[in-house]
Amino acid sequence: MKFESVTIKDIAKVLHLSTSTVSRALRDSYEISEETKKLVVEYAKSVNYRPNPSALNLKKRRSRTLGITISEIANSFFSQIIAGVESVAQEKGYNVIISQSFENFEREQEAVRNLSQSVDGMLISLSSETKSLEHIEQLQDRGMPVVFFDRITKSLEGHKVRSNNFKGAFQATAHLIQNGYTRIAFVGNPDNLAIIKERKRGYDEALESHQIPPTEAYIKYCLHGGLSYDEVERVMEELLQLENPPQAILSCADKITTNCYRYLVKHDIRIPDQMALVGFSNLDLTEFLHPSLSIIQQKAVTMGVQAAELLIQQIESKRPVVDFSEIVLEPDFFARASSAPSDPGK
Amino acid sequence: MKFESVTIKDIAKVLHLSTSTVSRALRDSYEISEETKKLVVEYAKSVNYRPNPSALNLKKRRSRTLGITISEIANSFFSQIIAGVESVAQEKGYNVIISQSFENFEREQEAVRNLSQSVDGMLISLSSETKSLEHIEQLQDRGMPVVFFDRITKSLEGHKVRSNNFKGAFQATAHLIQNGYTRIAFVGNPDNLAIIKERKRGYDEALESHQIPPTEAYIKYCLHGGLSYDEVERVMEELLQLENPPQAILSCADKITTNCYRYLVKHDIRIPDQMALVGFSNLDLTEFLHPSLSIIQQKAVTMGVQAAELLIQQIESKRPVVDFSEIVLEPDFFARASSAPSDPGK
DNA sequence: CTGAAAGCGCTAACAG
DNA sequence: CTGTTAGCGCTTTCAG
Repeated sequence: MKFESVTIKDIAKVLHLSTSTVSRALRDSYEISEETKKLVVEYAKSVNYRPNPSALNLKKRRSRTLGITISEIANSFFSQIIAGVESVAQEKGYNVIISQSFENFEREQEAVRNLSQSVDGMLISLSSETKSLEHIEQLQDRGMPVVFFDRITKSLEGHKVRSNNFKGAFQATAHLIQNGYTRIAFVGNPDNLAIIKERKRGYDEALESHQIPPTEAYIKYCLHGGLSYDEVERVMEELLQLENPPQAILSCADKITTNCYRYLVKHDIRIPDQMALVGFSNLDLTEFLHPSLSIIQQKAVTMGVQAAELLIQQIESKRPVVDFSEIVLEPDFFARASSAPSDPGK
Repeated sequence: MKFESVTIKDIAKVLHLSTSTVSRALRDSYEISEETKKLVVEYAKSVNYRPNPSALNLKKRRSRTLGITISEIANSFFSQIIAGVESVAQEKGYNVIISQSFENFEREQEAVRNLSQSVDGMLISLSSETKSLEHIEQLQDRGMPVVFFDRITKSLEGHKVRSNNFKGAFQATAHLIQNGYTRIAFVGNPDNLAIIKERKRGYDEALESHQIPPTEAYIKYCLHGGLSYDEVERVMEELLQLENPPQAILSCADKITTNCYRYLVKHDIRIPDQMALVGFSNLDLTEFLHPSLSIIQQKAVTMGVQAAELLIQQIESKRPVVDFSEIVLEPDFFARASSAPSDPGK
């Protein structure tokens, strides 16, 4: 089954004109008489003519398509990002192709390589298993505009949009300490991600500024980004089996937060009395959970919007962009019941 | 800035071969000697050759791209659908372009027309304001494979994947009645959507089978699909201002359910004592809300998977498909606290 | 003001 | 087994 559609040639034939005249008339060229233009434009409208995008792409060497690679769509943070990206793309006449890495390096490489031929530019949030950036560097070397968002890297140039991760983690950790928790675990994605390093730094400094010595055993990294419940379950069990288990958890990824919460409820570990929880999350309705969940919320839609705007700007720029911006969005912290002990100071 | 990439011509030049030989070698044609093949394939790999998709599309008249039009991405149901679609698309080597209607008819028309030139087939869930199907019929007439999912229509042919909406609504309503509620409101998207008609029918029949007379004032349709909180707020206020307000609400859309819940909590209307709530929802963690939310949950990921599989099958079918399937997925009903009165039978 | 022709990257007859 | 050629739909010189 093939889709039949009207071409410029068809129009030319019917109107007894050449394809070039039709082409020019349609793009309102000054060299075409008003009459001819009108004739062509009206006929084109009547047959619902739409230019073939592939032909246009081939000719113009651009596709008016943006690529975006993320870990997975089924994640409130990323779907909000996408909503933001789509909104500016739609407005500026671009399409968006999504590619998921599922936190896997090979899949990310493959996705990036695949997209590279189909898009005018790319929005990238690195996977948590990414160990090298060659695949991206190659693209950039050949002139592909790349904007990094969320999980950015210091190693490559390009526009970057990220949250103030240090602050988010610092604030949340300090909040836990103020609420009387001293044994605080840090659970996050692997720290080859700069974003996690930053959050870890926020956590570390908050402890330090309150004279709480760090505990190595409280630091846990989920290799697969907490994508599966099992992974988080394992981490939780390791933490609980410590001689001196933590009293609170700072979770550093949307999926991990959700799965921690699920684990605690499932195992009848009372939140916050037996275990307090604060996490990065962009889920809706966390305020209505029981207990309500304290969260660090990122400005996901805004992040998508800004990243897409920078990307389109770079794509449409006449001269190579050399001056890159790094936009930092402030996360919002919501202190709720999951981190407020009924008996503070215990 | 344009993206430079290696073409078949470049390879041909370097290896002193013709472009056709290179082309054939790359697609492992039987007419090419093993040596030449090896030479070409290896060189191609070394320079990271990737065929230009636009050129391929133009030639083959297909894009290996699926289009999907939905109301909006920032909706748990639809993002799960997309996750399902993406998974089979990725597996079968297709890209996916998403288009959002935001429940607006004009935007849907525009989206469909836009996509029509860029995709090999389309997955469509109608917007709640869609009043005519010409734009889709036109596509189909010109041979574009279209698979309807979720919000399907009886008026057009094509594969269809949907939930058993009648049953979902019937079950939830019957559950409310069994829990002692008799004054039950129905809040949904406009009933030009067949899916809503079905849910309404489920609601009606559940009432009827328990000898509860219907009350016109309890039936509310959100014109914009409950996309904005304000819309739902208005509906809720209308319901509460009735002389004899309902005791329970059956909400028939993800967004409406969330916004109803939010409204009730915000206005300190105790759930379920002052107002019970059951709704269609695919949100995560509804079980942990306080009170936990009774939901009718659709098999969203499966729906995406099946719809995408049918679409690809139709796209790749040699002969026009005339025999269309309609897949019906059974929703899961979870009875929770939001519909279980402490004082049943009141 | 309009047309003829070339070319974007690729495939597929058709020739050898 | 390999090369020449035409053409997918469109834009764009270059000629008239």
